[in-house]
Amino acid sequence: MERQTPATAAPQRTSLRADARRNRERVLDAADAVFSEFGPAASTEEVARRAGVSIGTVFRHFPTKEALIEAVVVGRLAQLTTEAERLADAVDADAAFLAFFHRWIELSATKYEFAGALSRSGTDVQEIRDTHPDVGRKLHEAVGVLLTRAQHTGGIRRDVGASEVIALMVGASRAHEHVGLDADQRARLLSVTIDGLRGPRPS
Amino acid sequence: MERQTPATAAPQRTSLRADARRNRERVLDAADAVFSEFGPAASTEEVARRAGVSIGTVFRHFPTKEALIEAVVVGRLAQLTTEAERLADAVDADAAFLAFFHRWIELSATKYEFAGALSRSGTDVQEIRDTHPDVGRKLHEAVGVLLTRAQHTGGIRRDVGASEVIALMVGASRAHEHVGLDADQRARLLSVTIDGLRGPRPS
DNA sequence: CAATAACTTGAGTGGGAACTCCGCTTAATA
DNA sequence: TATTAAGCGGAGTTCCCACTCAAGTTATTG
Repeated sequence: MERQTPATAAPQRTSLRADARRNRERVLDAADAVFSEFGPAASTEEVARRAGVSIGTVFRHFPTKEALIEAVVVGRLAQLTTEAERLADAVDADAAFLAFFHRWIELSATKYEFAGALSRSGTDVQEIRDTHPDVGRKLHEAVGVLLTRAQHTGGIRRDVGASEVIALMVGASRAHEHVGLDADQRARLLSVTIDGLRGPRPS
Repeated sequence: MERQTPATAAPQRTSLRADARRNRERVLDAADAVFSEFGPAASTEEVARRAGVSIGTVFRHFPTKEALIEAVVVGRLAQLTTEAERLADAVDADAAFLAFFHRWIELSATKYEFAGALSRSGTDVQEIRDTHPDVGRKLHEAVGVLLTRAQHTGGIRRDVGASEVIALMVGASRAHEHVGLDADQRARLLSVTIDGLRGPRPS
């Protein structure tokens, strides 16, 4: 349905010129780095500078700043989805689930907290749901697979679903980023959440 | 050392005129509401409008927007501290700890997520530590008391400190605010974290 | 190599928001 | 009530930043 509009549109330009593709990638990388460092309030100029292109080029590839932020977020979600899918058929389901949890924290920490911050200040997470319905759904599904398998082996409590697990991961990364914690404390935070996911201790 | 600078400064104006005090309060309330609703990117004009004063008045009381945000944050932290102190000598230490946890989520949810968002976009949490060292310390202490008592009665695991608990609460509120969760799911999130705080289930 | 469409550049535009300033108003005090 | 300094209003100033556009450059294709 979105594939093409044959009657009106030109023969579906899907391939960019070589330099354009390269630049697009550079901009995306730079945006990721800049927004991670300074938050989504960082200026588009700064992104352009870091990418080594002019501001005009940034806007050629991403028509608005919002679109740029969105692209970065979508990229991250896709990356997490890939990780989850890669772990889907691991032998040890419990270990796979844990590994994914850790990976999430890693990818989020210091690099991606701005995904939360972008609810305000411009883009809204909701919009991504609208414009890229697949991305969220696929992540949800991939996490669902990991979760179900881990629940099946008895490692993880059965009363939580993928939505809750994702929310917990978001929360755990937020906690993890909390200022003034040392490595030991961070490790303890993680184990609290994970112990919780294993279920309550019998009284 | 920060108390005053007697030689140079005027005789320490601590009492405002009645109307001024009233306006200051109104601005603070309005700022709390506005920033909670739209995030810290909301304009100072909007705060003034909501408070029913002119923009000049806002800046008279808070010399920069940053100072205004900071004041709101400090107010919230103080409120949480008060709650914690109020619960400090409850009969049931375990229940008191839980109550505080819930209260934190309540106060944070939908009203205070911007406290996280303000790491970027202007103010930094770290600055509050510098300008209001007491606020953070007192909260930390008050939580410490609740925690220690709850650990003593055996309700809460002993390997976590106040810092970790605060980080977990921050994370839990973040998770709680995650879009698209219903009441049941939110409740389950909470119980995961709390079960985790009670300790791992014996294998 | 020529032709051309795609791409890049960067100075410029417009708008929005933080902050200022000064004339007017009002609470406090005697 | 008169005096006065504290406080208030709000138009104006300044700066920043998202976004545009026309002129120049470059990949592509035959």
